[in-house]
Amino acid sequence: MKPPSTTLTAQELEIMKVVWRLEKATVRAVYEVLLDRRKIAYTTVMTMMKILEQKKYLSKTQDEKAYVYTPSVPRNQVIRGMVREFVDRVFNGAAEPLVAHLVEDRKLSEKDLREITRMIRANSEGSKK
Amino acid sequence: MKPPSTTLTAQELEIMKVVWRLEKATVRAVYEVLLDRRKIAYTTVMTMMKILEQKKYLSKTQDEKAYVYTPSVPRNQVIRGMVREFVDRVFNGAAEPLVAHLVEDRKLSEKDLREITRMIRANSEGSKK
DNA sequence: TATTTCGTACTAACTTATTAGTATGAAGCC
DNA sequence: GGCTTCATACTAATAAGTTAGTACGAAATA
Repeated sequence: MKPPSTTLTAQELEIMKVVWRLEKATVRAVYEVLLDRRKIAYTTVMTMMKILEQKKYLSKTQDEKAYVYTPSVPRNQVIRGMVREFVDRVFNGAAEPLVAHLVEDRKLSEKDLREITRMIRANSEGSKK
Repeated sequence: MKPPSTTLTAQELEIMKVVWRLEKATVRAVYEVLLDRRKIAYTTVMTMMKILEQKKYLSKTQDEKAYVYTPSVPRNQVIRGMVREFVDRVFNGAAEPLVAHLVEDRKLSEKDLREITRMIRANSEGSKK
């Protein structure tokens, strides 16, 4: 009854972040990074990475000893999907109210504004053919 | 093992949106709005609203016939919490990369930029005591 | 060589979320 | 008064997500 989420769950994202950063990683490598933050079992990480492989977010190749996992979807693309889903779900697709909240919450400063301005200019610049 | 989410789930949010809009609503009223969009049982809506009441997002008062539910947390506050959680989870708390994605995805235009500029100005204005 | 280490596959337990059926009682209608 | 409508409470079933244990084989090591 519950629809399968099209985007990454919190835990899946946590693992993907590690693999994106390392570019390629064994279960053990990811496990050790996560262990620094919280108590978690090796097999838990393994299960999660297997799921991520099934979901096509990771692909694995057999190395000497263990599988080496690499991201099969680039970070930007996945994050963009998550942002889209969030904007749709919470703000019915409108980005501006989201930014309004960021401003109110003082997560965006004048300095950020200058950066954003630059980005928008560059972006609309690049679009005129 | 799975931590209870501190923010609203997709379905809970959908219901809260309706109640915020109506300001106060019976199960039936919400049910009818939702039914316009998708197939759903009356009792499903009832269950969800009861859960939202337990989670303190709604409070109910007995009317003549049925319970009347009202939001116990203002819309802005709830949405702000969701934005915070999202920014923390996906961008480790940094808002600027989120905006960068919105720009790249062309969800923000020059027109939005002017609005945002105005907002930030007004916001930083209000903060200098 | 015996044992410890490491890796995988398989299985399992448990939680939350989601959806809805059934029982029951009150109110309104014919 | 009997039947339909509507509301609630209780219960349940299913799916997805999360976490981790066990079995077992291979490799390293003492």
